Amino acid sequence: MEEMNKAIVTGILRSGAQIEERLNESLKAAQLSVPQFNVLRILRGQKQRAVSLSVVQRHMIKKMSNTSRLIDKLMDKGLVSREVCAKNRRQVDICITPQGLELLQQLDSIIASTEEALTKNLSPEEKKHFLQLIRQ
Amino acid sequence: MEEMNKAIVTGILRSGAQIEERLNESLKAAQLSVPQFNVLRILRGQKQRAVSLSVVQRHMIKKMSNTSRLIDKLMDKGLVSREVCAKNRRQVDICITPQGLELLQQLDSIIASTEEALTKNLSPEEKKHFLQLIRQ
DNA sequence: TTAATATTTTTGTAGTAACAACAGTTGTTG
DNA sequence: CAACAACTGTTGTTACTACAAAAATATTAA
Repeated sequence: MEEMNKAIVTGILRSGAQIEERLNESLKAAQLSVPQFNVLRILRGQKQRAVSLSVVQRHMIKKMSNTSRLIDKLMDKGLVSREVCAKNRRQVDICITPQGLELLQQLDSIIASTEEALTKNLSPEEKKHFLQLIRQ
Repeated sequence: MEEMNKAIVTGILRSGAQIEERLNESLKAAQLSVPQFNVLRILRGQKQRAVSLSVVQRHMIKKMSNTSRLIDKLMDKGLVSREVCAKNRRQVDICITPQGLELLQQLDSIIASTEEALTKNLSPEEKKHFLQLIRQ
């Protein structure tokens, strides 16, 4: 059983590394890193609503200690905007810009086909089952 | 179906990040990073035989561009040894030291229980099935 | 043998992450 | 209200990673 646990853990790590590698390739042309892309998708998921840095962090795949500087990079590229929240001046409201939305839209089909390629060895039934298992 | 592919991919990434986080905690006391620990286990798997850097790289979870410097760190700690291969002087033979083996042995039970904790939500049957799916 | 090519590893550089300390703002309690 | 604590985000520092170029050795071909 110990061997099985180890195999599961390393299996997930291996798959994760492979996925990151492939996503990186797919994002290279857009000059985006995987975490940056992830943040953009989080912001799009908020439907243009501005959200604070801590909300972004809560949704991120890895909890980064310095999301500030990641947002800096996205700002430099004009993909997000940032301003101090009026109601609570400790917070910073972050919002995806039209350019950011447009870039994401361009990437959507590329990423979708990458995701399809990464899961192509599973049948629809297996995918369903896999999802149930990994969500536990 | 696209949504399902995306859910699978992000599910694996999320699980992977969580696993790395937990392993990191478990390794912190030993002052080892996850990649370093991984390399030590690869070397142990070779039964004390010396192997070249490229062999190590082939077994690593993430293909690192600079495994050299990772080995440097393990050398500094006395956990591995390194010497130029006599038969092919381009190669470098790397071998785990007794100290390295001892450290791994100390970590074995800690890591095993971490791996168990990480997979505790799955029944033995589910684990078996999960393994079949993730290996595809 | 010499030159060209391939293999294996190392190193330079720039970007990124982790950790801790810090600063600004808000909330709470006596 | 004043002092203290808590929250939110930024910044300094150090270490690590990725990428590309270089160095050293081996192999191949003319």
